[in-house]
Amino acid sequence: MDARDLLTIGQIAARAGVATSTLRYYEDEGLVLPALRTDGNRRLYHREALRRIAFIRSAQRVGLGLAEIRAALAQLPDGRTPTVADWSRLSATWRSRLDAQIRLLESIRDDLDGCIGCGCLSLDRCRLYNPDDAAAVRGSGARYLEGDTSADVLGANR
Amino acid sequence: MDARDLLTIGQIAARAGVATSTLRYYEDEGLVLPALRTDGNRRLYHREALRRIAFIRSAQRVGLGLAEIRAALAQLPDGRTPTVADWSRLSATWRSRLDAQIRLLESIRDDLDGCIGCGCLSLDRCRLYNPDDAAAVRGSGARYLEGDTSADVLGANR
DNA sequence: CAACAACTTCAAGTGCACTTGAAGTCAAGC
DNA sequence: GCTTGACTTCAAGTGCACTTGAAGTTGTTG
Repeated sequence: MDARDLLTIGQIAARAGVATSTLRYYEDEGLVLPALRTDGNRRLYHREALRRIAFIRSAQRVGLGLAEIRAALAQLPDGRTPTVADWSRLSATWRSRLDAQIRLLESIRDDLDGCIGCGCLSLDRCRLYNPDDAAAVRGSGARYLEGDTSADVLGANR
Repeated sequence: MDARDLLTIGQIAARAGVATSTLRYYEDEGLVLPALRTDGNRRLYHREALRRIAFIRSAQRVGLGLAEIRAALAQLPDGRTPTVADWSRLSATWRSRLDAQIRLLESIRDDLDGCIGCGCLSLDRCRLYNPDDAAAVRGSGARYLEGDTSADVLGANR
């Protein structure tokens, strides 16, 4: 474990392109822990941390929340440095998420041509408006997920 | 303007599948205004409001924030009921947004095969990690299009 | 007319992912 | 030794999109 393999929080932040405050936050959240502290209590990270951060940022771009990401990272082996195979297995899991999301957007786009493109925005027919395949969760979770499915609110008499 | 064309906040909420509190919030935000108030100060909406709400929810699914949506809605003619053409023109503006988002996700997927798929997560090369091609998906608010809610997307229960 | 649901306003709270600020400590260069 | 900058902790603040709660009013129904 060469000291040259250890990076300060500022170095990690610069290399990973995140703020130092973000790294402290990630530590609080148990997402990225520093390898050790100096005598003077400064954080020192393994290069490995960069990979974790990369994973987190990428997963966020795919639409995952930190809780889900933490759950994913928890599957990494502890005790040993994750191998390429470990990371591959992990990222493969959100490949399907990504595919699903692309499919969703494409279906929205298709609906846009067929539905909104015509200006109808029909409440009872428009899949764009009535996504049966997804709950559009924005911000905090769990709000729409329960109860609000509001099934057949759309009167037959339109 | 038949009174039967006017709906209470509860009726609008039920038909549109949103909470009444959301409608009051949208009013505060200037997104959906009731047509008038009753003697007893209750809100009464035109059916037209349903279309506005449909537009808002759809635009949210495409990743727009309420500020952008408000700006879009501001382009609608005031004084007259928007026509099909008005709505079409409006929704066409986020068709390009949608296309861009799809392209972004596809490029992430391609990188996933070529980069994360190999476990590298290279910080300096990986486009997945260094998205130079799109405005960052920022903030807690408008996370893009969370595709579904199945908790095991990341294999958490595996 | 009493009960009750549906509505009203206004203020405050929620959840996420951070950021900012205050007050202090540590390390390097001059 | 002094300054400067990078770091430390902890608390509080931010932005978005709502939701919740309290306290009161309105409208309908038995």
